[in-house]
Amino acid sequence: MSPAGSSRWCPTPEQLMILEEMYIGGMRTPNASQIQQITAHLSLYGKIEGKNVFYWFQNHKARDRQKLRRKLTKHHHHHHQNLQSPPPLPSQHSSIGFLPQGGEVEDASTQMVTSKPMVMRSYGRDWMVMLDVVPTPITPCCNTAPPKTLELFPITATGLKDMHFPSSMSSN
Amino acid sequence: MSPAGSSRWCPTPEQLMILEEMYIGGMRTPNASQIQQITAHLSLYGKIEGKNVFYWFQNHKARDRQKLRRKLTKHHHHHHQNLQSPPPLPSQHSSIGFLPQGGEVEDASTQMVTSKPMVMRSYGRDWMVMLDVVPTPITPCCNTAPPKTLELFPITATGLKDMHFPSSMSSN
DNA sequence: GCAAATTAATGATTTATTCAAG
DNA sequence: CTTGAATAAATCATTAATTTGC
Repeated sequence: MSPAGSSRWCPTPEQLMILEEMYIGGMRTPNASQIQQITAHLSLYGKIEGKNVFYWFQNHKARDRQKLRRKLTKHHHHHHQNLQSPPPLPSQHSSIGFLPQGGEVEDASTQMVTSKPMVMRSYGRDWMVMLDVVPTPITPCCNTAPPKTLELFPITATGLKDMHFPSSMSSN
Repeated sequence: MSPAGSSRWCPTPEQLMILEEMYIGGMRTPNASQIQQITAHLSLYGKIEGKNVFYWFQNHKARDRQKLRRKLTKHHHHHHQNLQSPPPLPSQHSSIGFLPQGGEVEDASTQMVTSKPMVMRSYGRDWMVMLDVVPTPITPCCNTAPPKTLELFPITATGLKDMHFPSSMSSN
């Protein structure tokens, strides 16, 4: 109604163009100083505030991801390299457990190929050969199971918290 | 390439989705038995091995940590200009190099010249509240982490206060 | 052709996670 | 275990497109 002030920012074509160029150029989450400058720049083309810039990047990034995700979700019947069948939830095998969780492996895939971690190499070859009686230390948090089709393994809530991992296990 | 055998695992969208959901759900470092089951499950959607699952979680976690750490480091020491551009950093920024030096955009620099740190508070209320100017931006001491000097924005560097975004943090 | 009504885009807020530090 | 900092996801709200009836 009041012609003087609109309730929300309405980007001009120039502003939009510049923002999109920046986004394409790689800008995703500008920090305060960056936002300041962008705002200063764009203000030459029309009224704008820092928050508008901030929101624009947030929304743009989020909606890009959203769009991509949707496509992937809908991609239910396309490439399958081997076979595709409804997930019948494999029963837990248990009794086998051990992984080289020592510290962090930053780019394991790369490193292992080149050469390096002793554990890695064994992993790439024969996997899970170690036996153990670890009672499945599952997800440390989040008792609420994801609503999606995630029923991989029975989360033995029993003693989940009390569980102390073997030294090799605890990465943190 | 030889269709018969790929040199490395190429996750299908379904596999990726499931993995991401698990990660979001709290799974960080699955142990051997968990990996076994995950692998069994995912193999319904395409060729996959246990090591792929292992590496995926390792990489994902590491990547997350790295990303976060960069921000935290910046925040702790003193805010560098942290440009968040994807690996393929655009060498040439075409027209939008920022810094309103592109001819008609020059006066914009006025704001940044002041080097005022800004604080954003209350999402829609007071945005970018400029605080006092800190003429001594660069940390005088203990700069353990060498700045990446990725400064796209020449300006700055001056201690720009980062924004706080209010997140409802009442009682967790 | 044009306006009211309906739908799609997108700006602005709120809420929930995440990792790290104390 | 709690708190801090910073998002990203989810959601609300308003503007623009478009559809539809006249």
